[in-house]
Amino acid sequence: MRVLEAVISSYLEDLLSKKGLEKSTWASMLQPSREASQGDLTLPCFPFASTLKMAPQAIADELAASFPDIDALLHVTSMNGYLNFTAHPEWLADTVLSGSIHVGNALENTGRTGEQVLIEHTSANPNGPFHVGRARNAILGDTLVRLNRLHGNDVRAEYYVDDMGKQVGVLAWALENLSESDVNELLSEREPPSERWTTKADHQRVRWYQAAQVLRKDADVDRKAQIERDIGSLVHASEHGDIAVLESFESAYTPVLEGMLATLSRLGISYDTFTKESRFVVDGTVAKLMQTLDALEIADTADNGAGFLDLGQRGLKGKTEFFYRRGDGSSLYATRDVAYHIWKWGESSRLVNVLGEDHKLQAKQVGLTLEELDQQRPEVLFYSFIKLPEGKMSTRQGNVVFMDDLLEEAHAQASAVVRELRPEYDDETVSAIAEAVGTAAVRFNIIKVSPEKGFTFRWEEALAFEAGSAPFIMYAHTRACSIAKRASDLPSSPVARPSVDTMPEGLIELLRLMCTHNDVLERSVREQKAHLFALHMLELANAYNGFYRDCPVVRDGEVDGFAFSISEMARELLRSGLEGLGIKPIEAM
RNA sequence: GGGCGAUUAGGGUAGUCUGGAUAUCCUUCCGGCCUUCGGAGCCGGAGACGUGGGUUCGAAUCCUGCAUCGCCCGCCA
Repeated sequence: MRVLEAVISSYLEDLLSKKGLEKSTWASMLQPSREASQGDLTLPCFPFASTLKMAPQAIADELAASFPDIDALLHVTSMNGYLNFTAHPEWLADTVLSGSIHVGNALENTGRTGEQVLIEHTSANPNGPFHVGRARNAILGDTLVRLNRLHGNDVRAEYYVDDMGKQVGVLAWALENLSESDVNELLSEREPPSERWTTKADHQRVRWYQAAQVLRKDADVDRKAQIERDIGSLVHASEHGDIAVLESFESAYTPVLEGMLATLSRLGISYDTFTKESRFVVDGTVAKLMQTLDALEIADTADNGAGFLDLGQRGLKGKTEFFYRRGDGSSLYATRDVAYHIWKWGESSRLVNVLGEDHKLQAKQVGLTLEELDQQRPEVLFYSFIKLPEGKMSTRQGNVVFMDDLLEEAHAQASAVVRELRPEYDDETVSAIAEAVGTAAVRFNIIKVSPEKGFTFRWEEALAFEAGSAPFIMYAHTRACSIAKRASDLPSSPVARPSVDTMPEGLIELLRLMCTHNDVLERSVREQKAHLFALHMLELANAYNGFYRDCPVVRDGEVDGFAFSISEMARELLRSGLEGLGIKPIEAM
């Protein structure tokens, strides 16, 4: 609770400096209490014992007894060697009412902090629809974008389009050389695609890609060799910046990318800028970069002329050779990534990338190379893959859950719940609510766990609408909205902050949580841990429910001015916080 | 084989970077609460730090052995 810390730290500094303890020695030890029942802030006194030659408990006792009586504190106590500070509920209420809690805006850059950040996320190869595993990247990245905006940073969300190289080359080759009946024949042993997505290009065109992969693996030797030559020459041309080939690639992947973006748009995910990988080949920066790399001390050349850096000299363990140029002189994906990052540093003072754990080595290589070029390395948020109960999610084995299917199912199940709970709603209303609830549940299920944790996708968890889920938070928000609507037509008493002895527990708990709201957001942004904020939002919703129970806003046709002010503040925090998580804060559900 | 990460109640998860009290929250199970603003709710109870060492006044947290799981180790992207 920073607001409280700001008030008490000067008093604490006075007291401790008299004992010869400098602030630098204890400042980081003053922390939010682990035992909420003991207080809001805690200073463990154990480390002082040896310098003061006193027992920790005695030190805590003495500090507690001599701490001045100030408005912000209800009491200062000592327990088991800890000095505990409990915020005064009246002070908490005054803090909230005075507007000290920053609500924020997750939807646009406000420039509040003056800091800028470029977040690159998703950047999936445009060769087929999103499955749930790939979508984790987009959901984590978009949430990070939103939370940075909510905090007040100027954010740019960037999609790096992989518009060259083998994957897109295979897609382009297949679209050019395979007929629809070829594709159907090649994929005849697979499950047919869902009828639902016959007009969605990502679901359609991926079949050409898959069919080509089947051919590349199972065709007869001569045919395979011919295909590899054809695709190889396309890829080679693209890597040398052949405009005609790049344009054919673009017309192959663009409808696929549009289909993928349509899926993400349903989840509220969008981008500010798209940068194509080919750009750095076409404008010559990759060629220049390779020359620069050639001149580095740690650069070396293989027998066939390929260029690599020996990153072992810079502390990389395991495989230390990092190839940046093929024997034929063309660049590699990672080379272009280095060029891309140098460009990005010209665009923003802070860079964040969201990457799957399979990119760890690659990111390390790119980072070390950037440092070798006197550039900074970007911050990287890695996430583990999502598994299915049957095992790894794999397009080849056919065990994938497409995001489009998950969202349809979420919508259907949410509709069923809404219909049962609110039989009076018409179809259109039900559908709108179900869409908001369903997509929110899917997003939240992914956001609420720590990114490095590999987790197993389970339908019943992704579609949970109860406590611990997004709809739980949404529901608290609709309650607050409902109260606001009702209160707007009624006479109100003036805002009179009650004294502590008439404050119910549910009110105090809500005030406490509101006073930590900005702290959690700040930490969540700084450490790139969206799940911390997500879990805080659950607590805030829970606290609002407690307030709702203990503290009626409307009683006997009259609005309690104070309770309504608190309710409104909570409503604002719930609304902006939901937007920060990418959840639509609907007003009724 | 090497590198990196993970392991917390029946299931899932926070806390680990920066050591500190009675280990968070959800689910599950058990018991309560609808004549007060929307019960997708609220209150109470049961149940966990993989394992062996080490460091420390103090270890879920730091070091280390082992076990299990995941990812990577291509002149692919």
